[in-house]
Amino acid sequence: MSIYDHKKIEKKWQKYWEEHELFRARDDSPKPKLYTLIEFPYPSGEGLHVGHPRPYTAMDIISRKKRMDGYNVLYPIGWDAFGLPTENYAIKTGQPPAQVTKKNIANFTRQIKSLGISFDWSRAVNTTDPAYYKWTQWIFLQLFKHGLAYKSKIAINWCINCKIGLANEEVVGGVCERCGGPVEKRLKDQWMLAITKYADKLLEGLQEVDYVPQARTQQENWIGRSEGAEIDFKIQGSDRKIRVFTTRPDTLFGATYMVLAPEHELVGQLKESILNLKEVEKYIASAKRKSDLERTELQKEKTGVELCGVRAVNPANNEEIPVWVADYVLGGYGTGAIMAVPAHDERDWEFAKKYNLPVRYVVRPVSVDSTNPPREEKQLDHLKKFSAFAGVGILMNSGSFNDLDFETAKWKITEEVGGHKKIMYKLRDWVFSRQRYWGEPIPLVFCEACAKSHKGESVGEQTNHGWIPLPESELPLKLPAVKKYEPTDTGESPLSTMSKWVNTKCPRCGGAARRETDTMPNWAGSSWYFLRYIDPHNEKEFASMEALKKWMPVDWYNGGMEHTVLHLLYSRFWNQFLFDIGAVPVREPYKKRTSHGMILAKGGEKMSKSKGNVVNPDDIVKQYGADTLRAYIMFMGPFDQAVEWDPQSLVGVHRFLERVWTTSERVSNDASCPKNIIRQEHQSIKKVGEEIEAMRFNTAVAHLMTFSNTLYKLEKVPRAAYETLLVLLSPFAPHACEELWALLGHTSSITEEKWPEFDSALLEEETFELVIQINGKIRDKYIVSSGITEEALRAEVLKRLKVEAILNGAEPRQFRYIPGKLVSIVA
RNA sequence: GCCGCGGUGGUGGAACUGGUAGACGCACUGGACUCAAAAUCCAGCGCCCGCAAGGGCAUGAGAGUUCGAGUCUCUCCCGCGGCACCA
Repeated sequence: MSIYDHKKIEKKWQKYWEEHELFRARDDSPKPKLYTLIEFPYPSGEGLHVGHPRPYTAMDIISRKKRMDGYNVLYPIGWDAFGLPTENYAIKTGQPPAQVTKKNIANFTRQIKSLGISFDWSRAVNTTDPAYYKWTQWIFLQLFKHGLAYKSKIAINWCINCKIGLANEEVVGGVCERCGGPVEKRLKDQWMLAITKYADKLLEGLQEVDYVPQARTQQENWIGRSEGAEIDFKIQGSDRKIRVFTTRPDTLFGATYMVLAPEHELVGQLKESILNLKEVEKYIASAKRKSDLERTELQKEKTGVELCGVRAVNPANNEEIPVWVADYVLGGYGTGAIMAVPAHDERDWEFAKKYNLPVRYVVRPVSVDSTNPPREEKQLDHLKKFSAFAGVGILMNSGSFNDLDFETAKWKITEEVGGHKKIMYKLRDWVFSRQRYWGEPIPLVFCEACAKSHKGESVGEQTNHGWIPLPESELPLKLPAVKKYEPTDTGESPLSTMSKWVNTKCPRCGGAARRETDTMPNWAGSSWYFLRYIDPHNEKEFASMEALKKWMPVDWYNGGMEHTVLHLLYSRFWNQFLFDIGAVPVREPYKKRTSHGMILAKGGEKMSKSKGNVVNPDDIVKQYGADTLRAYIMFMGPFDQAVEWDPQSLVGVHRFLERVWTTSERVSNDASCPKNIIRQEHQSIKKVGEEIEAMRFNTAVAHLMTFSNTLYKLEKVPRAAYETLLVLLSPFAPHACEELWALLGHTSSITEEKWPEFDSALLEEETFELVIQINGKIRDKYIVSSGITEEALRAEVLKRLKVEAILNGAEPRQFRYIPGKLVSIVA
């Protein structure tokens, strides 16, 4: 009699798997490939958190099952190790970030290995390893050479605490995503990546992949494509024009004023004609001072000021209309100017009401009946009192366009006034510079001499005069050791203080040059790590085309919803770019994307160090074992939903594994296997398999429990049925199943077993409980045989005492039989 | 405000295309074993009436479609996630 001692068996089998290289992905295998991926962790000093094992275990179960299905599975792991927490730790303690990172990776490795996840450790990558970031730099240089990286003085989001520029994506609700501190606008020279050039491709690509719907819509919203028209408005008494973008050119006749964003260049150009220039300048200055946070907080009431003396001409009806400056119009979107149609736009409506500007309705709702007066007129009259009519319909008050449908009118009016169709995106270019130490150095130098002779790289619209790329033979450009890791007070990276490193020779002309001292953002290394896993030790290329062709695309990528906008979009962009230059074989990197929910502390709060409610997986592994932890995390609740950690429920899963264990003592070779056991066995094969594939792990575990409970109650347990249970359970609780498998006399690993097949003929029940509903209420139930004909059944049912009592001799008005389920009678 | 998801026992959650609501756990109650406890095992467990047989009520609220609704339709309430002056 053996006891379930997880401490002994878990270490033993982890060692066995490693020694026998059972989870190595084989480049030369004839089996079909399957590439499963989880988001590689940031190895923080705090160590693993129970949230980490959720996606790892889920994809582990899928990977293990797929290996048993005959696939050659690549399930890799690595470290996304550049980043602020490590740098901040280095600032505090004076330890070099590289050293801290090494220690953290060792700890994470130990912790993850103790969970028995079937990663291929031989392919582990580390974004801070020069052998890795050499290729991150190489990809950046390709982007640079193709005109997709450019330096630009732009107003960036500046986090005052972190002393760092942030991408739009990193500013959440007006504050810094990392530290929650205030963000202000600052003009800075920044490297930018022209992701906007890929807006359409990134949108189109979503059509060919299988992403969880929220991920797809979030990406679509972020890219924010809208179709409309650009139309020019003349300025009275000047040859200048105001160009606007509108999605509703059909409402042009209703444009009763115009609004410029405070940043709009025209305000400066029209200085002479503005009668209230002082007032206007004061307004613009105050608008600029507002941070994003204030701008959103103050959205209750719109403000603005009229440019007195400036009038624009509505090209539809040649009417003179006033021009305003207001910060509800954004400088960064569209043309930075709008035609205001208060009758059909709620924002314009609000503004017009406040400043008493005229409102003219030019579209009416489509009629749904033919009352007199028509219903749509009543609707519109009603609406006029409270708000704009932002819906669509039929044109009115629009001259020769009256009674046209809005869609037709849009393009006819645009054409009539000399406008043109235009696609606009919300997506902005990606701010790629960080003024920080712990990131990849940007492999460019600035050469004064080359700048003067215009010998800089210049591709497409972007010119980067004087910026010279390092030759690829000089990569990696390593991070030099510095004494202090703090950003400087001027906001420059700590690298800028290292004159030895900064001052260098121009690779082009050999003259004096200075290195770029900004580093790359965190997102750089994670934008292509899935490619490096494929060929992680290649020194000549980031990955060979042969290996990429074998493994790409990633078949199944699971990650958190918090990464669906940033990481997913950036890495798709890099992969699409690499595809366009012929460096990777597929355009879309991820075929399928799923998402897991968070694990919350008891009480529904997020786990956090400051609240002291973090559960450390080490403790659970120690007390109950990795198998219990894995099965419990899967059993807690639906995989894609947030669930609360509940130590009480953990014991239920542990008991289940213990019962599976003790059942092994009663396994018998000669026990006959009753039909109902065989049926349940095959039902389990079917259900557990289907549920794993659909990520319904909680019900998969429930079915395993049901099957196990059945076997547990038998005095003699048929060997075949028990072995099936072990095989089905093994992806969830691999260590215990290996040990039990070996105890049954097997000499090879259970992970090498074939996933069993079910026989549909054996799934059928011979009898079922028929439910009899009379007038919609359940009145009787009894067991009938599955093969019964409707006629025979009807005769039987009508003779049932309870049925007779209600029918009272009368014929039923309706008799309906749902085979295998119920009979519904209407008396 | 807009978009998406959700609301089921004491509790976490099950329920395929409309067909026995509450699978599988946890907690709880009673019993067995024990000197005792823990562990384990057996039984019970939505609410109300009833000794029972049985009956009635129940999936956030209200209506509707249907022989039949947790599931479909409409209105409303609440919670979570995302976006938020994007013209």
